[in-house]
Amino acid sequence: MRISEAASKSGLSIDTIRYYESSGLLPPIERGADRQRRFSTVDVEWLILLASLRDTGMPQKTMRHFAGLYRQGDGTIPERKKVLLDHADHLEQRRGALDRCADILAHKLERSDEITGGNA
Amino acid sequence: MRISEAASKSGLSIDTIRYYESSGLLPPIERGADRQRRFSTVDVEWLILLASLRDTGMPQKTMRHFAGLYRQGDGTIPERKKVLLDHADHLEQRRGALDRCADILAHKLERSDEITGGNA
DNA sequence: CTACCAACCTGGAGTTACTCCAGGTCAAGT
DNA sequence: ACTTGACCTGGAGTAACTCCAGGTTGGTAG
Repeated sequence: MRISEAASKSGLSIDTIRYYESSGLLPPIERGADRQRRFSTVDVEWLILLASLRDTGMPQKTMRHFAGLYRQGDGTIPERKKVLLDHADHLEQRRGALDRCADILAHKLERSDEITGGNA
Repeated sequence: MRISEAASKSGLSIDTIRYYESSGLLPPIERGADRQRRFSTVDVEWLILLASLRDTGMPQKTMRHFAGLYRQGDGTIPERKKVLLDHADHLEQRRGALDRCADILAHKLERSDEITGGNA
């Protein structure tokens, strides 16, 4: 498929996908006779993973490391696993931040209702 | 209190606090006779709120809007409330992204255990 | 056949939100 | 008097996009 479809399936923008390719986050993407990119379903799965990691705060540096491990084959599975486990920990911390923020917002909203009487 | 204490209480870095002041996210911070900043507990509460909004993905543009409303007094409470409610919605979406990512990671980890036999 | 259009391409500039650094001030301790 | 530590300003550097100008290609409409 072409880049626009890969973008809508992964949730990454077209620009971001091209940028990710140029910065080594993607394997070399095939090109057609027209020199345009053709993404396989495997490529798109990788994009979806990257999108998910990005959306939950993984820095590109870490993603680049992870992509590098991937390219080196199954021998790197233990280290890849470690990266993913670390990120899973990170997800917990993010969840904590969301909870704390929700708490603060609830207090603020309650207080603003006291002042305006709840209408408006 | 001084900036280092305000930083450790709010979770923002010293540089970020100075940057936030210069970009209009903070009210003018008092200075001592030595021209150094002195933060009140109210200032620090504001910093904590900003830190929480930032950590959950609110763009500075929105924070600047919100800070502006704050400066204009109680008449802006309805609009401020709207900003906070919108952000509460946003928190839900972030939570969804965390859940989806946790799912993907769980699958990946399971698969890597199949390959390595779970050891390593 | 040619004109046009949409979707693609590259290289590079611009934006957001910090982050770091050089060079300087000030109060307090030795 | 001198050093130390926390602070100051202005400005450069970085991460991760995002946008834009200018050019190519494949398909369709006249």
